[in-house]
Amino acid sequence: MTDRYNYMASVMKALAHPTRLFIVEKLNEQTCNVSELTRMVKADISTVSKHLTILKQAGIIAAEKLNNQMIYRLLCPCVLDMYQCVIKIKDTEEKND
Amino acid sequence: MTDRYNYMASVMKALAHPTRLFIVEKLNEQTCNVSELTRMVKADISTVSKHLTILKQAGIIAAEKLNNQMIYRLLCPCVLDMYQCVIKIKDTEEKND
DNA sequence: GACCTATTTGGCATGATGACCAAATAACCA
DNA sequence: TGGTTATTTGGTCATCATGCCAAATAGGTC
Repeated sequence: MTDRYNYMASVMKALAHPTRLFIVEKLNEQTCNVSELTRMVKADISTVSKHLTILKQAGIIAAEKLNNQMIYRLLCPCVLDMYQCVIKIKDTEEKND
Repeated sequence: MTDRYNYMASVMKALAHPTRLFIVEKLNEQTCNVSELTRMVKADISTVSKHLTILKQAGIIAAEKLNNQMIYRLLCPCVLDMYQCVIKIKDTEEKND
């Protein structure tokens, strides 16, 4: 019972960061290595690497080694549906302002 | 651009707590007042009240005063779809173990 | 082996969260 | 008004999250 909510919260927490949401959306378009993502999000590469670790541990993305690079890809595109719901929440809010 | 991800992250963060996930699921079944939810989640009522404030500020739930009680209700049932996606992630993980 | 590129890990400072208790506020009733 | 119930707010403290730098690791090339 509680385990189920703990697990779900851990996945949501992994998504609850602007940089990580950006990464997920990007990986839905194409696989990327760490350097590419670092260039896009404009943060230290070690920071980006840690964000990727968090997403990987949550089971949202996966990594595969290609020579000396790590290629990351999105495992569960369904998380993008969450984005749609959040937009819906935003719309509802604005109507109530 | 960044604003969009900041906003989305703030909503996800509101959901990223086991107690708050429980509350959302409960409010999908029925409206509740604070005391009822407190009994169910077995935490201090002030803690539950703060969780409700966080969900309300995120636009996920709404409150309405009835006499000396606050009745909370779910605004966006679509967040429940997120639960389904998280379950899907869990299934995918278990297959890879 | 030395060197270069790509990535991860450790450490640390700083800020955000979350839980409880106590006190404040609000509405109702006697 | 005084008392009761329902809820929120403020304070404190421990814990967790985030960002950067520096150092370590891994693979490729010369």
